[in-house]
Amino acid sequence: MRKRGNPLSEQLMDALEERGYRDTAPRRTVARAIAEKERHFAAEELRAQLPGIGRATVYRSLKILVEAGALCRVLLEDGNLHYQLSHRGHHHHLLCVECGVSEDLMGCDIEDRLESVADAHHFQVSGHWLEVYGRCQTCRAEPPSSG
Amino acid sequence: MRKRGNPLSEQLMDALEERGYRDTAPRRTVARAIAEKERHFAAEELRAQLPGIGRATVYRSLKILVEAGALCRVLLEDGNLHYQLSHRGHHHHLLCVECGVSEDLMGCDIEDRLESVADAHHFQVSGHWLEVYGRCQTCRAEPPSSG
DNA sequence: CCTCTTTAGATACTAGGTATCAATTATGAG
DNA sequence: CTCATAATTGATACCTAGTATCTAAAGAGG
Repeated sequence: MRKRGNPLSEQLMDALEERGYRDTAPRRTVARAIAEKERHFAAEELRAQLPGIGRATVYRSLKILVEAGALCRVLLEDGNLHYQLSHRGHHHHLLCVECGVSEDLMGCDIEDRLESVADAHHFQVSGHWLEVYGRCQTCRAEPPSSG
Repeated sequence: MRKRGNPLSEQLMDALEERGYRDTAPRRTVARAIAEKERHFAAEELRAQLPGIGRATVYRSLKILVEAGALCRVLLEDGNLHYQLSHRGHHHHLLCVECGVSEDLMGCDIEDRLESVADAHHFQVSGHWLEVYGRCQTCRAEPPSSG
């Protein structure tokens, strides 16, 4: 009588099984907790929500979920690293510095620009990391949250 | 009879003094060690080289040097954060994943592209973080370092 | 030289993450 | 279903990267 999580957590488990990882109770618990997140979250935040799961297991799960492409890491403006459900494939994030919402940037032409810029430096690009910070539509409509 | 470092370490100290920070022996020691670095380096690596300096002092020095714009933080492909002498002003890095060398990308038009892409998402860009990974000219000329 | 303020360094704590290893569990063969 | 094996777990310890706190020391200026 295995508790079925929502479809999202099933997706996470599927991503792991595709990679040959076993379907275990602790991983399901982690997957379910992640699936309920509506925002990017810190590793420690997730762990605190799962007192029954070992610390190493939580971190290991995060790691293999990132490797499997089901989760992605998000670098916040303050330097903290968060995790977020991923839509697979290479993409970037538009992060709202006010409310924390994030939107994915897919299929933009930034990689092309990088290629040409790097070319001028005789570099052969193999990858990149890009995060964009700003204010989302909703927060722009509201008065700035200043004192 | 204060030991004068090389011009680079003087620059670091100047950056601090401009900001109102005092000229102290520990900071000079840190500045000299940083000035000798030819590559980006980890905080702990620097600290290990300065056993006479307190841990907190090393980290504090790094922090204020970054704030003063004399150092910049570099995100490596593996997620580790390193530090590097900065040429001041906003710029990005081309990091060679093989030899670790880094070149600065200044005045490229990437920010403009970001603006327009973000605009399509109704985001107002306030900042961004970009690191580009690849192989430098030298490493490309050599056979790939595979087994 | 005295005072005031900053700084240093010790310590402890938070956070993220990895290595190790004995005990447990999932899975596939039979 | 049962067994054997390989993967996984969770405890522990350890490492890196920082920050907070606090007392003592040091710098700057009068």
